Amino acid sequence: MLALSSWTRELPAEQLDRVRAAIAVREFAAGASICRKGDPASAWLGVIDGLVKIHSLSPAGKSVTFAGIPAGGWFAEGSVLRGQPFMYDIVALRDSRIAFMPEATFHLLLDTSIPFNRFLLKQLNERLGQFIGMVEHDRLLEPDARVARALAALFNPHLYPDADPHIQISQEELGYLAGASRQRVNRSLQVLGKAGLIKVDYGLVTVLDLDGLQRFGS
Amino acid sequence: MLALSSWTRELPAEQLDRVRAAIAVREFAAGASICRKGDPASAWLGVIDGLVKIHSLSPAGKSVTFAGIPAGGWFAEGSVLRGQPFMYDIVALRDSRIAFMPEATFHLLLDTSIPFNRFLLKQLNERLGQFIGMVEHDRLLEPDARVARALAALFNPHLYPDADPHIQISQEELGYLAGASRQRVNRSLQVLGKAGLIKVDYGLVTVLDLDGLQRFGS
DNA sequence: GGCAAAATGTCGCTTGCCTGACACTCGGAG
DNA sequence: CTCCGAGTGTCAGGCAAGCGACATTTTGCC
Repeated sequence: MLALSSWTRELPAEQLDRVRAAIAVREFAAGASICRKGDPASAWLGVIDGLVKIHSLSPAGKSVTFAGIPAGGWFAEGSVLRGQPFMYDIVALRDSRIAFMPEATFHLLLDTSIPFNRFLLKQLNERLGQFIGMVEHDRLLEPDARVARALAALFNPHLYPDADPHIQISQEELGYLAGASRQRVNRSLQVLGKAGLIKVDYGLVTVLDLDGLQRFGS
Repeated sequence: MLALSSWTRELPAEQLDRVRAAIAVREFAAGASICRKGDPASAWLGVIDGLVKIHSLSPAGKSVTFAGIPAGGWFAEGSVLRGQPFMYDIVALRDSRIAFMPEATFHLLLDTSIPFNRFLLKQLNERLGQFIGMVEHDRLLEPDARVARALAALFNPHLYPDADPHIQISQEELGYLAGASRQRVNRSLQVLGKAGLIKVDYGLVTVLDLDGLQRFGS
């Protein structure tokens, strides 16, 4: 099992075994819904394989995507921590394998493992930084730069330690992430491609210069 | 001293005394800068009195305000936690008294007090929720509704347990909070006022229906 | 190999916000 | 009491993003 995430590093082997036994793995086809807004938050979720989005649909039919979680990412700790139902929908963007750590196991780790607490604090803090950044970029930056940051956020090394520089995602989904229309994203990707920061193929973006993406548009 | 914030409730009296002794209080005039982007994060900050904003200025000269912190609010735990310099500017919007808890005391509490850890996790989680909400509202809602949420956020009972329904803030500052121009905010305030949710006076907004503000514009 | 569905590239048009401008009002300092 | 600066109300113009529309390309499946 690929759950070699950083929070497992410092767990004693015996405890790790028990945690490993408690985790369930389920597969989801592209487009399938993993959790819906309002479902009880009964597990902490990890992406073993694939790509998942956290999103919300407005009454008016508009879509926002708050985060795309690639392989190696864990999420939904916020809802599990406060013991409230999910506030957003989770959808598989591609065929994906998801690890479910039951609420009970999560709280056991929270109560007994200092390293796990540190990991959670760091993860929450990192995600908070990412969202503060999103607000800042939404308000201050041009669409081209917003698309660049949205792409870069998918490769945050703290939250998603996986190293694959490719991401299979449509321009429409990038639009939901960056807060721009599909057509506008299209133009932006061309700009970023010509700048040598990424390479654009059909349904696939390859990041060539992550640091340059982060800083694009100052 | 008014530091009767919820995290002091469960501290043993002896520890509370030591913490109280370590905290310094400084006064700032309206418009004064409390911390600047890049300053070392050497203290955790609490607003005893007044109103403070966390904001950022783009190279192009545009301003965003991420949060307005009224009396009773504590902030900057993110930067202290990760031991990095402040990422944003902190400015007093009115004459304000600020409590400075030194980094060392903060980390001591973090290492020894379980209630303090719980408080921090809850606070980080709450703030994360607030920022996710900001992204969602920025992307999905009309300016009128964004102004309503920005106002409501100033009265979040978890983050700011103070009960005063008045807030002395200019329409321009509300614009920085809501992500709209001063002129647009003006119109929105009239709409919200006519809807009976708030009362608008010179340099002062009074919240009449906090729940209605939260839900305005669905 | 061929077909259908999904994804991409590119048009205009329209809409609504931001900018800049100006008169007016309020409140505090001297 | 008076004056000055900050805050407020309101207008007209420009601009840039979103939307609908449509042709084209790619992929995967039969």
